[in-house]
Amino acid sequence: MTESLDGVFYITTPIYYVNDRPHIGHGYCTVLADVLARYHRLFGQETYFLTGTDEHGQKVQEAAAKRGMTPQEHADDMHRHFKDLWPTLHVSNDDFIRTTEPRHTRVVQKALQQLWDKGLIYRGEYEGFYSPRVEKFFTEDELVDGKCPETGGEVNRIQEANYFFKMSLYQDALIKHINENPDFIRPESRKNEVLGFLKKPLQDLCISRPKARLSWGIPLPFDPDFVTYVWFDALLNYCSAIGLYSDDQRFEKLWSGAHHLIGKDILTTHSVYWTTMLMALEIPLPKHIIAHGWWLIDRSKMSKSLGNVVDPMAMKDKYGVDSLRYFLMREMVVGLDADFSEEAFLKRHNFDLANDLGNLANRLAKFIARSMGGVVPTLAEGTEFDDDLRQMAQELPAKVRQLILELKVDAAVEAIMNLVRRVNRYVAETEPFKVIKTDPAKAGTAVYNALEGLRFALNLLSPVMPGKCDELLGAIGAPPVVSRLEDLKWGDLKAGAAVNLPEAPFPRHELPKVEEKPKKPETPLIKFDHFAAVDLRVGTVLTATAVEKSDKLLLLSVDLGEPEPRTVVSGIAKEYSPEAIVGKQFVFVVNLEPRKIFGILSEAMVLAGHDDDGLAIFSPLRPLPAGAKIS
RNA sequence: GGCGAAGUAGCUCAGACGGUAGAGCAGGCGGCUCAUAUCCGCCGAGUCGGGGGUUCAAGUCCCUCCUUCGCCA
Repeated sequence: MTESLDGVFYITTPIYYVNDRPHIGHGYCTVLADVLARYHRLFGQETYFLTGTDEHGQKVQEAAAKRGMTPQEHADDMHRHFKDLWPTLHVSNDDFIRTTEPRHTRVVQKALQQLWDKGLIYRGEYEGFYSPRVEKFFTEDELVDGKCPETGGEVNRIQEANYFFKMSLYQDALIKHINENPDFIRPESRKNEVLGFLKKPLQDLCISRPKARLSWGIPLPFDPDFVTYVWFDALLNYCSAIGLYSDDQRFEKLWSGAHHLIGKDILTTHSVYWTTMLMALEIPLPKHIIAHGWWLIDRSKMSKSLGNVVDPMAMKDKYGVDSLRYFLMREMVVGLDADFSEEAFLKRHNFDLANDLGNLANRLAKFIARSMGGVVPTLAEGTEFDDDLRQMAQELPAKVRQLILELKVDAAVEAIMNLVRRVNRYVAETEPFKVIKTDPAKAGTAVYNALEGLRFALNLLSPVMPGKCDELLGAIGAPPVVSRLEDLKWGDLKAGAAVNLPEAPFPRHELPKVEEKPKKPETPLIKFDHFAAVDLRVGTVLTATAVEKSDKLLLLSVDLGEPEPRTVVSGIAKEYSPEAIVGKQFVFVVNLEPRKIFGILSEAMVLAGHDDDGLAIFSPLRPLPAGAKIS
């Protein structure tokens, strides 16, 4: 699973369809790519990060027509939704490619021509049922009640000539490549899916659409009556953007380190279509295809008409881009699904960022301002806790690097937060706020070391939260984020540098109060375990006598299946005579705290229902063994 | 239907070269007061989905069943 830092790190996101409105899926994938890119830069590796938009196809053509625009005008307008969003999420892409740009369309045509010339594309007849909604053909038996199996929408029977790419030729080569490069597709479960897919014979891929039906696409160079199928067009962006067929040297260098980050929904297009296209074009395959999971939004709460569906992207404006990036990276295991809720988000924000990281910076800054003249103190007399802290900090960069190379971003973030917690503990151990009264030099050393620990953590966390980490480094008088991790050296913090943190960096936020709906019973709902905490048992009344000086109480001796019967004092005398209940079975709460009633210790409570006429005891409909559990 | 994955503490999940079950959160107790009611320490009697098998020894290997999820252009 580990890869080396040799060569170039070239990372791509999918190019997003211009008709989509950016959502958490786009945001997560792009931020993840950004975080990986920033880490690799920090590791000293030459890095290139590409994203962009996919702008051809039927839906774009239709949407443009609805707005009374040309498809190009529509795309020019819509692609801004993505292009303008990324800077606000602190995404550091090196390039943004649009599939309508000449630098891309030229490459697509050239690639098509090459495959045509090599006889890897042929003209064929296609007959099938076309679903315009998903721009796909289905065979008759794939239809569900004569409708599109994916959307349930109408389908049209279409018979038309089209061009096909001989994808089937590459089936064995692809299987071989996947088996020989076990981490080509990550995570492994996705690799298995692709191998499973490849167990069936691979068919050829239809790569054209007749212009008569769809004109918004790249014309086939060898037949102007057709445009290119949108996927064949779009996938080539990964190569067109970095100089395929225009700058061989640049292309070869960057392409050698290609990593495609994708959602699990487009695994097949990437690991089968794209790879076989590359094989046919005699271009090496990318190093890795990494499929991430999906964010499930308030999975459980959605149905409960709690109303407002949370828009994760709105968290950026509400609580800050750094918190959002932190949450996305910390909460999701790359490859698996994760749950998004405002509550989960705020917990991370409060516990990790406000309580641990923000509070650490704040407590040090306030103390320095009050007791140390507002400047970084001098390192002097050591304490017994120093070496341990320094060692942990110095070992962390290598650990983080290892975890990032294994794509364990969540674990890397957690490892860094462990250092933050360690520094908090160091402050508790060294107690500079106490020591300063007797030994200012020693207190200064403790604060200096704590600041160094914090500085290490901020540098290592900077790819995740570039904005805040940079800001906080400035606030504690530290140099800016190092450009290479190997330049991060313990002791580089300069004594005397001004420390100035005007306000707490991550303000806490109240967790949203889950408004209880006015249910029919007024009492609040309880968890099952609350209920289960009440131990209810069937008990058989062995004896019953009136309690002296009381007109309500009976003294019972009850068999609860235990070695000894229990004594129970019960306020049921008005409704039941002793004779009426002896030998009967009732429901008892047996783990209630024993309580003295009229001087007698009652060891259980009998259950009864109440109304205006008094009470009625509950009894099983058929006899049960004494002590039988009730639930 | 075929193939695959997962089912571990109240919650979210680690752990799988077989050798006395772990973390975070929640909860309980204690400490500190520089700090954003923050920080630090201590506290887990969990049939590791059920059943069977291999083994001196099984969350960890094998079989089977149940449940959930994914993929099948």
